[in-house]
Amino acid sequence: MAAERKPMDRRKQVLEAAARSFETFGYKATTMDQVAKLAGVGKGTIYTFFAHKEQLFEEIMSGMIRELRELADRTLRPELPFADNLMEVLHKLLDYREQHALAVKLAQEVRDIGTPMAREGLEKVERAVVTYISRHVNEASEKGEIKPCDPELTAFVMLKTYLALTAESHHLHMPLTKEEVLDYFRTYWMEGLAAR
Amino acid sequence: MAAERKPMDRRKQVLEAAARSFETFGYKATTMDQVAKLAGVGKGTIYTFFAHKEQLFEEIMSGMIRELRELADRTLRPELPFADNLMEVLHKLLDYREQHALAVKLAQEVRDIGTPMAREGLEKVERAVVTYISRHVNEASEKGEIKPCDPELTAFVMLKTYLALTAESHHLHMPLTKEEVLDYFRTYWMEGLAAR
DNA sequence: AATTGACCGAATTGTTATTTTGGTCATTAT
DNA sequence: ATAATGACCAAAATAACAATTCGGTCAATT
Repeated sequence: MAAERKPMDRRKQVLEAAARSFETFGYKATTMDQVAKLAGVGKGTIYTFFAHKEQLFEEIMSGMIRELRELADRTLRPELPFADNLMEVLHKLLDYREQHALAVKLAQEVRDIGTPMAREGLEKVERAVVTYISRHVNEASEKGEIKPCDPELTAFVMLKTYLALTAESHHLHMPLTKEEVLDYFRTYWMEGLAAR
Repeated sequence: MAAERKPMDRRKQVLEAAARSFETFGYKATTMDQVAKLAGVGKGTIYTFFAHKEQLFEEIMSGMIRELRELADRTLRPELPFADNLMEVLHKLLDYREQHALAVKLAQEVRDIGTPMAREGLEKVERAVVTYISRHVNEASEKGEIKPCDPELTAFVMLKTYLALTAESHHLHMPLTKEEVLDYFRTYWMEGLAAR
């Protein structure tokens, strides 16, 4: 009786255990037995909520996409200039380490063993982010705040810049601080390189 | 006697056959027997000129780096603005498809089977390009043509932009034309996104 | 009705046999 | 004599097969 567990939402238990496991071991090395154990739940129970491992993973990835979008939506001030909003969202994003841990682990897994599911998951996030940014680039472009440009392509290159400054900069430097990333992003994308 | 071969430079024959083979089959799937056959030369002959497969490959990669640098050096006009030189070199580079074929094949090989030698080769080219660009970014920065910035990091992000617009743009669009790549590169890096 | 874990077959991993390939060198051609 | 060659060898890659793991099910239990 002492170790009796409250009828806590089992679905949530599973989801959180799975998130921790994917983040720690990656997609492939996460086993359903492991998730069940971590969630303190029988393996069969997982399958009352999720049809299969892939669905469990997809649920977590859409959660990540949703949280990213909500963070951005919460931060955006439509009355402010595009540039200010961009920097502010970036700023918030750089504080938001949790999501990164899973994304980083999956990226590593794709590099090391090329797990297709991990690759697809990351591609989905990438597409969602590009779509989101491109909508706002498009609006800014229509308002005349920025030049006419292909919104999708511009969003795509922006994301690549972000990744180059965060995930990939260790090819050259030690990882940049948050302030440095913000500074360079502003220089490259808002002010331009040309001397004032 | 009819099929007698001129004392044509055997080293060159081997080098060219190897280049074709690496470009067509990648590093791993290129065999020394294959290269010998393509070069119309006994296998032993290859080893009079190159200590091993790796050296043969490295020779070809340094050739690629050297040709890229010579192309750029030939094009650069120190008296012209940084921006003009950048666009002009880019222009020439986009015409220079041959080098690309090998680089593209190697990139595919790294993605598909992760051949370490292919990865190292590409990284060497990347480092060489970043070093080259960063030297010129540094000069432009000292001349006050562009803002002060970390030259290496700036060169790195420029290269990533170039790759995003050429090699990776097919994630979104059909490959961009040479003119489109030039246009977007100018917009992003020289003029800036801000409405004029 | 909700939960469980022993159970199943497919897929993965470990192991051994077979083939391929980088590199050598005695022989041949010049 | 020197330059060139290709049969040859050990090591590495691959194929074939055995052993294990893991996603998913379901009869038994709570």
